[in-house]
Amino acid sequence: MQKHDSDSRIQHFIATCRQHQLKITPQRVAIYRALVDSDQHPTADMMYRAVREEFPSISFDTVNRTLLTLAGLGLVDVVEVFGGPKRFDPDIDGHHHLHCMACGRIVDFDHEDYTHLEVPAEIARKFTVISKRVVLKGLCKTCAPER
Amino acid sequence: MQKHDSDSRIQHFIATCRQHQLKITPQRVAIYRALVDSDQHPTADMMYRAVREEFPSISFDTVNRTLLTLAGLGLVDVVEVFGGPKRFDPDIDGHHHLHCMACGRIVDFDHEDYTHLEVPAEIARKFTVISKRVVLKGLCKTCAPER
DNA sequence: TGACAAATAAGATTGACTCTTATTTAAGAG
DNA sequence: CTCTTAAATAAGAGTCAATCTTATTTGTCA
Repeated sequence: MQKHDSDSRIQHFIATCRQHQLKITPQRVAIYRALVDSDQHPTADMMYRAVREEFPSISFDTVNRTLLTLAGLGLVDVVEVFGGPKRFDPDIDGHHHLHCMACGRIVDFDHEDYTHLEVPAEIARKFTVISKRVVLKGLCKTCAPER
Repeated sequence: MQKHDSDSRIQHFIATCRQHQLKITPQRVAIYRALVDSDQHPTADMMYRAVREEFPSISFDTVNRTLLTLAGLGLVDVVEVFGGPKRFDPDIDGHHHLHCMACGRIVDFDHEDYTHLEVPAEIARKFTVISKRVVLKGLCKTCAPER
């Protein structure tokens, strides 16, 4: 159900903001647009630097607060990390992550077997599952040879 | 291969330190012991408070540095979080995590289907996988009714 | 027992938020 | 179109987690 072209995502973002009585500010639009266009999984600070290019007077606080607001609406995802700053993901579809422990890069991947993971009945009884993800820790090709 | 009683874990910890020419200091032993005995997934600060009970002069830095050192040796695990301080896990066996988005609790669980996940060949070719984990986000029973 | 590299304690510093407050602005009402 | 008002923003202070620096102490091995 996720639209993948930038424009329809913006439309969906605007509609969702209206649904929740959130004002459509130029800052919010710029932040969401920058996230959708970004390389994967930026931090709030990376987003701040990017948005400041087109919006020099924006504050870090606005960028960070907006990202958290969008996460609350389910428009963006806060992804798992092993320490360090929060990282955001414009792709809320179910997909999986590879973490390189050396360079910190997070790579998305899909895999049939992982997509169809069932939540164990025992867990489902005690816990409302919002999302499932397989997380692989390791070393990417660039980092692996260096040891 | 993981020993599950506290004493044999300490023995293994001491042997591993020796193998890596790390000194067996009373601080290190106390920190490792406290982690093994702890409720699951404490932060460095929680560990600091716990160890200070028996070791009032210890510094936060020593606790934090030691936890990172032990993680480097593979004696403890740094677990995935969605922001906030690092959290450590004395259980390095493959197991899976449930994150409650409301209270922040991380619950361990095991599940046959998840234990036997294969790494896709395509990924294995490009990435050295060190660990695999299924991460479920959601709401625990205590937090779910409150909405 | 003595020497020395490693480890620790304490305090300063950095980084990543998070809060407070004054100002500005989006959006519905008239 | 203009007015009103609640919401959002910018700026800067404050907080918490993590890291670094430096002087002192301590395991370990000769």
